[in-house]
Amino acid sequence: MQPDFSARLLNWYDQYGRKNLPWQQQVTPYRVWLSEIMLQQTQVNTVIPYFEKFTQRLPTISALAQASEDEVLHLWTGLGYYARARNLRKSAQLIKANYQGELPAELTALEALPGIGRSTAGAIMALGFHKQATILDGNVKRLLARYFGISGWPGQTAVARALWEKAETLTPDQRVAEYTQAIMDIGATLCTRSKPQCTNCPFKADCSAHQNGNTADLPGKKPKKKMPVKTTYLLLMENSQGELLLEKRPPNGIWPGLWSFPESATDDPATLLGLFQQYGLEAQTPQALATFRHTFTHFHLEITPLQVKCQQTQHQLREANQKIWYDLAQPVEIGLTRPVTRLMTELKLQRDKS
DNA sequence: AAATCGGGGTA
DNA sequence: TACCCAGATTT
Repeated sequence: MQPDFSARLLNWYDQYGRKNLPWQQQVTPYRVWLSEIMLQQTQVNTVIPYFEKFTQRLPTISALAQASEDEVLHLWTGLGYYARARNLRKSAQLIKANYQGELPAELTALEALPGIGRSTAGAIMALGFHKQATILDGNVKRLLARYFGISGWPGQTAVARALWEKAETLTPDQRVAEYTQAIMDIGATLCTRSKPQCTNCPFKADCSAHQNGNTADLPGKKPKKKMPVKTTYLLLMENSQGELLLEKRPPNGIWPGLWSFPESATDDPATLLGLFQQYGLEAQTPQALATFRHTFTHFHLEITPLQVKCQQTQHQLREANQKIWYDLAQPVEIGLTRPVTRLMTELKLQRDKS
């Protein structure tokens, strides 16, 4: 089909590819796995500091398996899609139990682990074990859709099937690790979503989209649907020492396992009073702060923070009760959500001013 | 404000 | 298999 595709790609990679990313140093299957999970839905530059900190704290699969969920979520705080972190820890425990603590070098065994799908399994095989295996991440999908002129949204089964077919056909059995890194790299740096640098691309002579001038239309876009807007109130309850009440969220619903401010569907005074009584707290009148919007994949959440000063002075809350007083000056290591860290930053600024 | 990104769970 | 779900960043 395209016998020199891989040769040309590797030639490009030798000259222009990235070789200094943290997970390209001291390459191990564990580091490849961790980086691939972090890189799902997240850009390289965002991932780098998280990867450094995570591997420093949990350098082995065994350490990850033994870490508490709070510690793992703490290391993930700010990255988003927290199920990735919970799956990572769960998989580490399964690897310890079933594979003597080492990732299995088998595609099907990898895919059976939570959080590892077809593409991530391929990446671990190729990059971590140097075995012939194929990846198809967002960068590769974009490049192949353009190169072969495959139209339609890659989320559609038929389109995905066509892309996988091309991806597998192209994957060489020589230098497969470098090839895998290269095809992701060229997608991320040259064959970008907007304004691709076709002039510098080794495939410009036979790229369908470049020939037809339709790079902007490939790959096809996801059909968009209007997202509902929900509203909620977050209670910023401060005790007399300025500590904040946090609750660990239940294992279902939104933000499972993460710690957040107590939530109320309403700011009705009687309802709030009932809530304060449940917590055993004597509270002053809540002060509403500016409403802001947090966007999820399927809805917007309009959050109105309610600042509540409480009389409570003692550390009476029990961890077993899934509640803690959180000291901004000496934070404990738990997983927090974006709206919560954002509000904490605002509170700190507010305090520094007064 | 809109687009993006890989995988899990369920019917 | 089809469809729904989960966050933060970049454009």
